[in-house]
Amino acid sequence: MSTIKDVARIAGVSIATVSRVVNKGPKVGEKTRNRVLKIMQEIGYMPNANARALVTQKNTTIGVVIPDLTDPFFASLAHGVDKIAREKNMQVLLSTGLISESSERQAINLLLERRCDAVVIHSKKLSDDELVELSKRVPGLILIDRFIERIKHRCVWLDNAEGGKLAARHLLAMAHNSFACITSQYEIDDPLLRLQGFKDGILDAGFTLENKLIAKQEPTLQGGEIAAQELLSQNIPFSALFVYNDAMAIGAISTFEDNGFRVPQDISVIGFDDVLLSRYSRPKLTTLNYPIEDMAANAALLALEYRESPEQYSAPEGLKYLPSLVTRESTIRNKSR
Amino acid sequence: MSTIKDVARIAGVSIATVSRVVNKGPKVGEKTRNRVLKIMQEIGYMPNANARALVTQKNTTIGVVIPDLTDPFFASLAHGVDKIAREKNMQVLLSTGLISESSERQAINLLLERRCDAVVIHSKKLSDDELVELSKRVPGLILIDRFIERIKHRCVWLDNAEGGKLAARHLLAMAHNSFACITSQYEIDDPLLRLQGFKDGILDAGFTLENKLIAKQEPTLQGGEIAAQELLSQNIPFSALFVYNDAMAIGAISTFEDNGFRVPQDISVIGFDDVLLSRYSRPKLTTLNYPIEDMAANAALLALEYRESPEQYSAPEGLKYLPSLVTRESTIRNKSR
DNA sequence: GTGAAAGCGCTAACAC
DNA sequence: GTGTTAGCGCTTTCAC
Repeated sequence: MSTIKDVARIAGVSIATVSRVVNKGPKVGEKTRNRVLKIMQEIGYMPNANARALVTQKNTTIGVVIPDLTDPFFASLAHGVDKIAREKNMQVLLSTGLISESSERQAINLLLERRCDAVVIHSKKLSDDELVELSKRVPGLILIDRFIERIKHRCVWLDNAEGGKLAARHLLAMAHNSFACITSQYEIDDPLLRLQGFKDGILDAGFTLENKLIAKQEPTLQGGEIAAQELLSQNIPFSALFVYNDAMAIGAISTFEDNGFRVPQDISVIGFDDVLLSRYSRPKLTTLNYPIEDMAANAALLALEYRESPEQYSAPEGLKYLPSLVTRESTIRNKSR
Repeated sequence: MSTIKDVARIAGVSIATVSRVVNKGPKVGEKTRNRVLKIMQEIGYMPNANARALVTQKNTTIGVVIPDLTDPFFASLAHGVDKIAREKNMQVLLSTGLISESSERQAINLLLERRCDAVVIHSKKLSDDELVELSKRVPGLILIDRFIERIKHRCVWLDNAEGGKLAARHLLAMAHNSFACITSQYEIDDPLLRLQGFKDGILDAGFTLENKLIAKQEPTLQGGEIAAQELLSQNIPFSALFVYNDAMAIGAISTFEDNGFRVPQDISVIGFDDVLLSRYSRPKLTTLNYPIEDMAANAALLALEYRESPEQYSAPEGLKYLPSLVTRESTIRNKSR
């Protein structure tokens, strides 16, 4: 691939001039400019972004760390960042660290080695301390879906407990009085807080959640199917089910129906996330909207700002989002007595 | 951020030695190595990937051009590439060009400026000529979901017409005899070939497709809803519907049910792509499996191979994939006489 | 308006 | 084993 030197040689000018043309810099004679432009065109010259990044110390790249792209939730996250990247004429560098401490660390390191201008990180496994340390070294680093008090200005997160509460109140308002829950088996904040919020919510009305009616599995469609089976096998009736996320909820509904239980007539089900799927599953899923795309876009914006002025925090309290209830067809007023 | 020089200075060695340590090169004394390692650790040194890419002429990056990440189909594509990237200790650089000629071109150019080792491109708008030209300049370039005879060794694609035929045969085998079709409004190969294949398929049994019963819309859930309304408003009965993709199919089913038509009892519907959604929608969607993740992974592999040995085509005929029928619940034997 | 030259952080000969 | 040095392709003073 040709370089700036080739262009300069053929055009009979110095590389400085070519550089000025490429960067639309000032003070280049009309004639020279056109000649250089023409030659660049002819030999198919493309400036080497790596070389440029090396000298300018910025490479128009936003890094994203997510576990995986198959999960629509994370695809939305990446898309939110990409949206901003496009606006700013930047690009997204993906670093997928499946969920393990070392792979998350490595995914982040790869982005840092690339000297990404900004980094949006979805990390569940790394310790608070490590993340705090990291944030000191990297100004344009934002944590998404995670809250760490010490560096809250670097955090963009959702109030999960509030989501659990909203779910509880919705079910309560529908006169439900016996509850079950399907949650993620991972002992991280999100499921823990959602569950806690839900428990708190029903407790306000004097209800509790039996431990036997809490099923934990992988937070996937398949996990939801298995969890629903576990619940059914307990042979304890319940009229309403709070599920960790939409994927699990849809998996669970699938299992219920295969076993002769109708949703919502026999069991009301409420999910979490409001992914596209939830709008087109049958029955349409009642769920809590998780504005992840928006959050990711704002995280990217924030990262970019911090990278520009590392001392000046435009969001000193961080960005906290609230989930909101989306009532569709999978929940219904409790008829049983 | 600290550089190799800092490490060298503090450790009291030359930068060459540090470089050797970083690259696990040979001939470094045990003691020196440990000292250097320790210092790198202490000052949090991370090698600058841009500088390295500049001198080695490779940057462990696979570029991907897709329209968008919100579409699960493209997310799967990106994931397929990412899978290979992870295997090879590389990373994915995303370049989203919404569907327009100039944005596609720009998305590709950005990747080339970065000197990606390999590039997997999903391009629908660029001309054959431009792509052929491009492929000459870039050895590690593979086109996915597109077939260009002149550079077929660079193509990884699906036999769309065959998919249409398979759909037709399935419906015919179910005794259907009146057909409608919902397709994408874009005049590109995929919808055209699928439709042609379908028409050919039913023609073999002596049936034809009425023009009035071909609805064209955006290839999205919303597009499917609208298209279904258009079909319904024609007031021409049909027992089976072939839809361009699963998203549209699910949108269409949604509209049908909202209008009192049951699927599959009143109308059998077959989709295309076999995205995750299709497995969990109600009714579960009969569709044609499009092994996009696999295809993308192999496209990435092929791109990497070609980049290594530009003259030697391990797939001189390109990689052609066949869709396969996945029978689920949205199609049923035709009962109406 | 244009060119010469220094240097971004690194690798890879080539010396010693 | 370790150091010196010449670039990789580019931007950016500083001269002229």
